Amino acid sequence: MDSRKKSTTTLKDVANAAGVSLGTASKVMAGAEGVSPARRQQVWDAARQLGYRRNSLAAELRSSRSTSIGFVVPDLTNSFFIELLCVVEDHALASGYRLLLAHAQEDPEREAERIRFVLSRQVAGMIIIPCHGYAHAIDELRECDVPLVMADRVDNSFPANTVTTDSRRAARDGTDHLIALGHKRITFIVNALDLVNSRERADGYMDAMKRAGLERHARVVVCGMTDTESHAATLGLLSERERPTALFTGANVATLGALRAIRDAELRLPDDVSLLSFDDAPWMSVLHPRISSIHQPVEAVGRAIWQLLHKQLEGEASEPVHLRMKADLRVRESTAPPGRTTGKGSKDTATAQQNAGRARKRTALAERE
Amino acid sequence: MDSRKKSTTTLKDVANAAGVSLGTASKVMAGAEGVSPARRQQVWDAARQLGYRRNSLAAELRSSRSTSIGFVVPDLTNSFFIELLCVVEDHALASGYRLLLAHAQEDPEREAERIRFVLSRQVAGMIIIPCHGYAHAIDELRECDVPLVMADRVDNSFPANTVTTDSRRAARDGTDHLIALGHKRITFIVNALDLVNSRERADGYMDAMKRAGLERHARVVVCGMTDTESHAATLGLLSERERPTALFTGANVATLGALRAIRDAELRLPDDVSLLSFDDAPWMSVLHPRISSIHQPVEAVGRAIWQLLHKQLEGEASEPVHLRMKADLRVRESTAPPGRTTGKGSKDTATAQQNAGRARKRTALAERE
DNA sequence: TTGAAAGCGCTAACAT
DNA sequence: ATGTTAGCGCTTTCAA
Repeated sequence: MDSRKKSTTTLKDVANAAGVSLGTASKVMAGAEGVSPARRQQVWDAARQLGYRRNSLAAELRSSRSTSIGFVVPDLTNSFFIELLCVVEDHALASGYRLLLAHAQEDPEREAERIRFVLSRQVAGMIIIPCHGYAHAIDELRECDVPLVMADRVDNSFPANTVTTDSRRAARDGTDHLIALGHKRITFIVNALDLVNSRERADGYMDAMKRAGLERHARVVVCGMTDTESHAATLGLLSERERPTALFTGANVATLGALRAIRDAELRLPDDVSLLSFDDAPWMSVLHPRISSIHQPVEAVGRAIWQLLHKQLEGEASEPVHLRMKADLRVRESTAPPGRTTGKGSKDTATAQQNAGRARKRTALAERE
Repeated sequence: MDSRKKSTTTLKDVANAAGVSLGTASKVMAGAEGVSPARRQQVWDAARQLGYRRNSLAAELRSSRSTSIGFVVPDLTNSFFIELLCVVEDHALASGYRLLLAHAQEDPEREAERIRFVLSRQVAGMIIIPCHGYAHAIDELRECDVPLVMADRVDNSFPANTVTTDSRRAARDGTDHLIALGHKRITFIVNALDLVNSRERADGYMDAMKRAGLERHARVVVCGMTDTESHAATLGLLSERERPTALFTGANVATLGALRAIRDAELRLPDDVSLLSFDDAPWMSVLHPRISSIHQPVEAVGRAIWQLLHKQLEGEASEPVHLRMKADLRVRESTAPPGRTTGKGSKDTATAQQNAGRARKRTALAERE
């Protein structure tokens, strides 16, 4: 027998104090019909006085109804996901739901674990932005029938509702912009090609290069999920004899690493090299030069995600819907016609090559420690 | 009576399928002692086969033990909080706890609601970074006795464990740096003075100004919590006849707004005006000029928060502890000696004034729409 | 309108 | 080592 004085006031305590039955007290707290104003007041008073706080775990267990929505996000460092999270949360709160956030940290194992966790908390629905190697994620969801919306890193082949940006088209537009400026050696730096949207971005880039007859200059460099990796990859690129005249980074995080590498190589943007970023961020338009980027329609994506999920929560089952939003190119100052100094063998190139090489060595050394 | 075919497999189903009792099955799932290997296997097999997923709500309800920690954060847009969140989460996961994130969006009402929500989910402990007007927050916590750690926007007068950065000292150091460069008209731009740490930052700034005999030049401008507000405030500052030669922004978000304003005024950093940012961010060291900033020790703060909380979770009650970490000044390129062009009445000043004035009007117009 | 009673899925103390 | 049983705090029939 438990002899500890229990510290939490339960609904039963409130009912006792108010002199009503447990059931009545429950109705009052739930704001349900069929309780006289007098009793209603008694219960409220008692609750306030005892400092009652409902145990929503118990409530949800008993009613098997949940108002939590799991939101599985791969990387909180990426401002696009943060913004999306905020947008979705606003919609969710407005409809009476709360988000249960799960951070996968770009790790598939962790993602699978997070999904299991969220599911074990009996969420009413799930929103998942899968990470690299999402097969795990899908497996976890096989035999579970909670309403689900997957976003961003998915495509129309998913057996679930999806909301995405038209990455292929946006990447094509971006590449066209660079080509129109006169660039030929345009390199696409992408985090991982087994990320559906990254793959699409790479495809869009290839589309444009091919169409412009620049196939032999086309080059896709896979750099990994972190800015450290992107930094290293870009440094490698910049220390080549015939370095690209333009870089097109396939994601937010890659852009940061590339930018660091360009600094390390002591190259000037856009004179020595142009940079276009897939994914925008607030800071990109605030320092020099402002970074040209492809801006995803966060608001629209967030709204669509919630609409799709909400419809399912309301019980409207239907065939999976696939929504695709249009991104827009924001030309700023980091993209310009290729400079004259980038010709093979020019002095500047040699210097940049040296700088980049030195920076690579420094980095390698630092990592070894 | 409920006639729907229930879709979730419960532990009871597993027990039945395995031919063991509910209690035994429970022990197996909890990994407890005292079950023969044979039965253990049977249960695991049955669980796997039926696709059993434990209902952790029920488990926590019954055992009145929770492994969730509430984390109430004021602003997910601020990369400092995001980084802190990641650090804390790593520690928490390593100790077997999960975070339940609650976003207050710099709104005290919402914060209070979020705290109530988190509490109603029966968390084992709480970490709170309060927002502007945190009195609400404190009230919510009055009669609740979950282990609590408050961080960042608190001081030693709080009746709870706290972890903070020594803001006053850091702000003093930063101001000294600007003074040493030769600046006199240094303006401090701060989000809100009823935020304890912001107040401390302002105090540190005043300390340094006074000590240098620059009291008459000292000026603290309160701008509000958003970058939009900071943008407007800075624009105002820059359109003055005798504008400051150096700006010291009191927080991450304020820096972004100030930077935008500096751009709008077509001022060059650091030639026309110096800028020092309290709070660092990854992007600050990647474009031109690199922003000098005060870097808070996120790792240390996060670790300390978890240590304090974990100690309480383990039942070691003690008097509130107040931990204070040291931040470091990172001098980069946005701070330099005041330029010659900033003299009263010079052509450049007049131009900047015009630009800033125009930008203000544009902004005001845009807001009216 | 109100109260009594039967659980939600699980754990833990107690028997066996 | 295993099964039985009494709840955790709440919601929700069902009778009164």
